[in-house]
Amino acid sequence: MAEWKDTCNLPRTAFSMKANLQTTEPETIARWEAMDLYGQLRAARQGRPTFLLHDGPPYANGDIHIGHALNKILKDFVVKSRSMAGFDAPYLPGWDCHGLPIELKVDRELGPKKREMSVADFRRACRAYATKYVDIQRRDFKRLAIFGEWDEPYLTMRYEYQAAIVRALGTFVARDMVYKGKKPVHWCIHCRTALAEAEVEYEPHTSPSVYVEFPMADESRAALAARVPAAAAFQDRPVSALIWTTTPWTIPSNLAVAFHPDLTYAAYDAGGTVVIVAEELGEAIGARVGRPFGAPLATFDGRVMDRLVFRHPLYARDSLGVVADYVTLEQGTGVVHTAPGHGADDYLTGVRYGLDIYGPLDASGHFLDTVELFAGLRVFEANPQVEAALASRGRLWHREDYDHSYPHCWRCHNPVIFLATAQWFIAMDRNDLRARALEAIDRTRWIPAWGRERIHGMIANRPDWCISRQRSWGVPIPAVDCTACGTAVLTAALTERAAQVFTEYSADAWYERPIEEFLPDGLACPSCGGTSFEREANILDVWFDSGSSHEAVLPFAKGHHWPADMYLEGSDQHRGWFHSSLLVGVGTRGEAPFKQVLTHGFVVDEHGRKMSKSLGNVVSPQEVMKASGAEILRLWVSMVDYREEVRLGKEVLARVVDSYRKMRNVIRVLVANLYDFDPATDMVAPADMLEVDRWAMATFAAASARITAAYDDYDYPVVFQASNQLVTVDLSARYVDITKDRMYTFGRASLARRSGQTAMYLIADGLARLMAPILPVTMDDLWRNLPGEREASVHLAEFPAGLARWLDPALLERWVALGAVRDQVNLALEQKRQEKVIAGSLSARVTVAAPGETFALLAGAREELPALFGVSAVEIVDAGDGALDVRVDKAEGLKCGRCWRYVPAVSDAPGVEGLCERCVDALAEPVSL
RNA sequence: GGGCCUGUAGCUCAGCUGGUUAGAGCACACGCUUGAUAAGCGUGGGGUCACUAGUUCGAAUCUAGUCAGGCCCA
Repeated sequence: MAEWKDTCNLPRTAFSMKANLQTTEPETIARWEAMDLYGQLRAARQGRPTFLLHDGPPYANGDIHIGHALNKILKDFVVKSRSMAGFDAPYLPGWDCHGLPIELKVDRELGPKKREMSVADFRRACRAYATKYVDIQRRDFKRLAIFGEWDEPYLTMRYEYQAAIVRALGTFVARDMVYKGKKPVHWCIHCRTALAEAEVEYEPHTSPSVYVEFPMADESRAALAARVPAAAAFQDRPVSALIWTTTPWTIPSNLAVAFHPDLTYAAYDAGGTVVIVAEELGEAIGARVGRPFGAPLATFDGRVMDRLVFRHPLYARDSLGVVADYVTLEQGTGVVHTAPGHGADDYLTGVRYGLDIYGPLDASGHFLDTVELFAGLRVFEANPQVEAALASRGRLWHREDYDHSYPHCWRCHNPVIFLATAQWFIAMDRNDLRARALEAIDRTRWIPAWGRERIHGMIANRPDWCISRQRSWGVPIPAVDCTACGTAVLTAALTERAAQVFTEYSADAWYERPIEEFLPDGLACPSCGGTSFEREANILDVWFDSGSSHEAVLPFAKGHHWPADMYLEGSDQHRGWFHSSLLVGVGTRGEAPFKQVLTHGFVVDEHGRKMSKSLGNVVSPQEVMKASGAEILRLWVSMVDYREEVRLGKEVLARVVDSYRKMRNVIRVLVANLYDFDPATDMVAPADMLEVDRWAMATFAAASARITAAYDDYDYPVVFQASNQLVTVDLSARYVDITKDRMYTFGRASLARRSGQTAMYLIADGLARLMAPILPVTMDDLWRNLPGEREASVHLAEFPAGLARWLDPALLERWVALGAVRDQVNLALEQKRQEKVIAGSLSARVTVAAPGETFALLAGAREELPALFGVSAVEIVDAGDGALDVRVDKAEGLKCGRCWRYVPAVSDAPGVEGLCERCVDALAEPVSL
């Protein structure tokens, strides 16, 4: 028996069943590098229409995490699929290199040494640190089989890039969109720097909660009585407003108390003093402070308090009654302590009432010497002292601990404060920046579409952009201060000079080259005419750095152009990079630097919760690559709906691995059946092919069209589902199963076998192309194992062409009907198997009684029915109007020793004893190899 | 607290503009195969479409609310 096996055309291939991705991936990637595949691809696509995905630069700090992997893999899908579709799609990766996190890391690494270093030396240490992480991250990105210009990425710390940043700033300056102002900003007293919104994180915090009495000035009591007749009754008694705050240290900076104009307030008798709070809260507050308020003596709208005067509870100065509509009843007393130098709302109120933006603190949060009682104390440590001072004056009515969410510094995780400081701003409403940005948003394609709403709301409501930071590692704002009068000067001539110096020496020059090199000829102070200046020490917000990438990269990089066709980042970048890039683009060129913006969600764990170290549910890309391979990660990215959060966990990965194996095995069978097939000579013309093979081609052509359309829509889950369906159902369970007998036992060079090989060849070749963007290593491996002349790598090839001629809806429809009969047969076979009448399908013969139309269909495919059902014999009966009925019997006759079918008779001729007629013929066929 | 978004079988996804017993693949169970074999084939079980209340002759599909989750703000 065993010898008959040797006469069969059993599949053979070097394309292994086991992928061993952990070793084959690095090998393949090394081979690509050796052959300069990326360079070859650029050359091959020269002159084609371009598709430019502009990379958003990851921050050059730390190892890559799963979010980076998701992002870069999606970008790679876009780049590779556009390239496969025939576009010239270069990819220039970049890194964001400046900024606080690196500065803090380097600071920590240097320790006390830092004190002896110059700023320029410190910056060089930061540069070295960033360089190190660029290398580390680049290594991992390359390991993910991502194509790109890895040897010359763009870095925001490159000299030319730094120059481009100040030039972009110069454009804003030239258009008078930059101003210096005083504003409270989030300030970290530990890092001694202003923080962008993005640099602030909200964390639980326990603050003191205090109720503080602000006595009303004597003359205002009469004024109140004049406005509210009922108040006349107590105008000779002490009257106070009771405020509530969780930051007692801001009391020394209090300049006002705010009331909501439309809320009802009430005056209560609180043991001698008349106290004013929101009426709705009166009873609860009375209980809380331990002084039952009783019935209101008078009630009135908050607006009557406008411009009445209170006295500061600690100092001999006034605190103005003001109205503001952000006052709520959710917490406190309905009367809001207002310190314009220490709060965003407070600031706006202060501006409206012409109050001083008062924040008497130094950079590390110590009260200045001018502050009575608390000079030199640090804000949070001052809290108890403030409470004590209030208590000793009888102004502290109640205090307790209060747990709430409070802003913390994203790096050092210390609580931050609001502090009024001098900062540089880009004005949102000068030169129509905001309006033009909103228009540019409408001209951009947002994927998914809701991205438009999201960024629109942000741009419409955002305050002026604070672009200055008081740190060292970044691009200096080349502003100078007049030494005579202190006026800050920033002109386009200054930025241009800086750009020239930065190009030659890097931006470190600001800290070590003579100031004269930066001063344009004839610079004079616009305020006093002075000609002596000193440098400011502000650097630019890093969002301005990365937001300028289109200015620094697109006009200069090979094959690039402005604007880019696509930006692709996580949905957090609506407030980050998309946002800053849009503002810079509109500022410099009046247009968005992108035509399309695609966003993806975040990676969460299998339960849908965010990944965090504390929850212990973090999955690292390095782990997955080590355990399974980058192809697994890539396949995972393709199957999930990236538009929302994507889940990743053990089971998800296990399922991905299963899918990968299945796909690999099916592909392997196809190649393995082609070991003796040369497309140049053995290809069968469509008209000569068996119907099953044409059906396979029609099915594949339809799938291919669906898949390429999905790539065009960046709809990778459809690519996955369609290819998975094709592979598991159409190919594995149907086509390969049905053709198995033919491929193995028919004459090697028979038309029937060559017909099947033709279909398998075209499908394998097409599948390699179609799946190459998702599984670049596996498909390249497949490619190299396919017969025929072909490009050195599948990645130099394009999506399959010419499949349209195989499309055949009528054929597909016929086979849907045949498939339905096949399902019925399978059902009947299974029943007989359970009854132990038959074992394998070949031990069965089937009689199908089919109604007229179906009978005709079956009769037309009579010859193929045994293969289609996988049984030894099929008899069909016209059932007329009757229903479809399938009868299964044990096959009669003898089992052919070669093809295992049961046949009426086997040969007894010498050399072919025990074989069926078909096998005898197959063996007689001359074989030439 | 606000803005944007999400919630269909254990997992990943389909279910178009509301209309037959909600589908696919994988996983699971059982059987077959041992010439895709650390493979392959078949059959089967499994979903109150997050919940509640509406609109409608009819809702997974529309509206409102609740709950859970994500991103961004406060």
